[in-house]
Amino acid sequence: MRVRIAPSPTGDPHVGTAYIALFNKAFAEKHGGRFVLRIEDTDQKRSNEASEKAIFASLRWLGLDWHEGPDVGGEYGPYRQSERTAIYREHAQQLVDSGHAYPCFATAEELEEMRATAQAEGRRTAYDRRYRDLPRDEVARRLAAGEEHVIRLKMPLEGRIGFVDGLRGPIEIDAAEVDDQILLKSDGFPTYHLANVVDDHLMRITHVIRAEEWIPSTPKHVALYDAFGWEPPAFVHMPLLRNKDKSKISKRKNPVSLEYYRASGYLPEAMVNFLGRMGWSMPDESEKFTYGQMVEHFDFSRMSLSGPIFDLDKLGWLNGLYLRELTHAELVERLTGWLFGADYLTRLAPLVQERVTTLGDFVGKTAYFLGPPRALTADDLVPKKVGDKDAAHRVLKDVTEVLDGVTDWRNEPLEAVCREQCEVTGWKARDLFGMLRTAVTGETATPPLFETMEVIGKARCQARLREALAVLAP
RNA sequence: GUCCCCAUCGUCUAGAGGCCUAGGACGUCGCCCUUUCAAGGCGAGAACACGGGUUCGAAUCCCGUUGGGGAUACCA
Repeated sequence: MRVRIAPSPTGDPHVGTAYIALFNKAFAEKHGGRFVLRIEDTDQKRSNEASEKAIFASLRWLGLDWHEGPDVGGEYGPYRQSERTAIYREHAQQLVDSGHAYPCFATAEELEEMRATAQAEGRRTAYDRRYRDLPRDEVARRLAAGEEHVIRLKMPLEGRIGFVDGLRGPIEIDAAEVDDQILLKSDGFPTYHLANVVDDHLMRITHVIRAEEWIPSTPKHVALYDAFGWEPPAFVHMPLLRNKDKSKISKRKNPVSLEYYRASGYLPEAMVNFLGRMGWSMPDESEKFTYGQMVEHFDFSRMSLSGPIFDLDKLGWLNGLYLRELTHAELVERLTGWLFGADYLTRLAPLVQERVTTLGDFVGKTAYFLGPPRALTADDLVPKKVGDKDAAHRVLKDVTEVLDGVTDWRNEPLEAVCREQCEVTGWKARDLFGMLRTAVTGETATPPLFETMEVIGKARCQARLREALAVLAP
């Protein structure tokens, strides 16, 4: 029995990744199987190494380590898809040769047009298969001319296509509802669909345990397995973690970065316990249990299918439980391993050194580096000279979104990006930076803003910015 | 729009036809403990979305309605 998680290194380590990892790992461990980590970095534009490293670190922090993966090796490697492109190209070619796939020369404009038509006609599929049956010689001619193209799968034109979901039973849809899926992009990289099917097969994955959002594309995957003549694995689709408003959990409405939870002082065992309670329960309904106990009792029949809301209140209660049962020595150890250790103080102390007269002053002057800032009101945030709450909200929203995209969270890049926002919004640096300072620290007087933000870290800054946004919301 | 998934207290959930006048937990409220605040203890309020079937009997099975969610990308 072999399972995997396949995160895409395109951002901050996501709580949903940990959730799916936990259930994969628990299932594998319960049955003496293997848990594989595969990096799905087929999106050249968005994938980056820093993100990959952060995902490794966060999963390890939670104790969700893997038997096989890019950094630990294994007999089915490489485990990074960008290192497997030759394999995908070969397999795509194999499908073209066997008549299961074909080159498609549609331009972005053509595709846009088709989407508009499909919308108007109320169909789910957009691509009209116009290149599916191009004469052989024309295909050859275009290819020889070096025309840009993708490789698409020839989906069956009629009939039903389905699979058995481990939690829901049989699910099937009309094959005609499914587009001729792109297998190979024009940059030669595979899409998720091709890469995931090829790798799951080659890596001998027996159970694909992933999020519910994949249900609609599973028929595409089944069709692909068929085209290759392979036996598909078992599929299990986990419910989606939700925001308070029931939408799919997102950074706009909830802290989703695992880094946020670590920096905020949640204990990994509490986090794992809490994730284990999302959609799942122990046979005796215990609220508090270790990963080991979860494995011991693990069974997918104990899953509940409606998407659970990620409730910080309950996580906080659980975390308190774990915190309280530590010995004093253990607690001190946790604290020093967290932000009270030399590592963090080394970064922090120089920033406030010039601003104190006694060592004791450090406590008051560094509070927001360690814990949450004081609660804010709109008056605290809106600059006096601006005086317009809605304008402040708009500007802070824009800055927050721009900051979301900053991957190199350090002093200089942060300043550059924020100065640019001054240009864009027409706000004076004094006003814009002042509002940012208040949002991130809760104070009007702090060490230089961007150094401060660097030390506090992206995850917590983002969370604080979103809290400030909520305060300003109309 | 179209396709797919889901549906028990505000939230996480137990419940696999009679054990359910629906149980536990978080949160809320009240009381106790206490120099304070927590923690802890005790208690209260709070849900089977609706309508049809099936059955002697339905929160549990079936159908429909409604509601929510997801998918409809050369992102995963």
